[in-house]
Amino acid sequence: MGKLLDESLLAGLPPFLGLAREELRQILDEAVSQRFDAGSNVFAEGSPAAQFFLLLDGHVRAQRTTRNGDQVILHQIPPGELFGIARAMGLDSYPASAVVVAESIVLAWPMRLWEPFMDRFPGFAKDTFRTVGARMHDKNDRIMEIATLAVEQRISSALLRLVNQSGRKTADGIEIDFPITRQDLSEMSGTTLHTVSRTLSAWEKAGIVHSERKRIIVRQPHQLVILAQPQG
DNA sequence: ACATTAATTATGT
DNA sequence: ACATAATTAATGT
Repeated sequence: MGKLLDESLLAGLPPFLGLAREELRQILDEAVSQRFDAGSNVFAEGSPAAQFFLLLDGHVRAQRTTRNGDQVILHQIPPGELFGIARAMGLDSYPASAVVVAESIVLAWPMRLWEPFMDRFPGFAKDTFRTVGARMHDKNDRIMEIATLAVEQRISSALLRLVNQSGRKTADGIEIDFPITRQDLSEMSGTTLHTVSRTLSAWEKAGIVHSERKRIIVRQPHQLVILAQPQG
């Protein structure tokens, strides 16, 4: 696809920090950039992991389908992150689908370059470990939450995670900067969209959040932190 | 304490 | 007008 990519695209991104201009050039020459519409898939669960990706702009999430057709959102992928890095976990097919939430621009590399990249670019390897480590830590937290916390606490925890990952400061609070539905939040916190709807309505009345269709603004993050505590 | 079902209303193309 | 999203109340486990 579109080939004329500038080195500055990568220069500021964690996986490529500290690389020389010439190295960035080499990396970019191997990449193809692609645009995805909201609602499309970058790749599907179970398909051969032929490429790995970097999200330049937009928003993608990793999700999996249970046998009864329910979706579970595993994690969110904000711009600047690597994804589809199945090889980093010793897999040769993708363990989850990458669903495009907001129109996105990605860079894609053939997976055969994975080992060479790890060998040749220490910063790339380091950031991969950091990314995998962060996701692992995140999953540990979530397992604890699902095992021990009540629904309101799980919903507030999920929302707080989004605030930290993808929060954008606005006049009246911190907005989640990609489209998010009640259904989405329920799939992240292991509950139903109805419970999420009721909970958000209560929080709205309390002035903690403000929400419209597919938008959530957190006005009092601190109150959410309190609600995420086991005591209440 | 929370899910499910169902009916109703709002919102975006 | 039509589909998707959100709310709300009632009922079920």
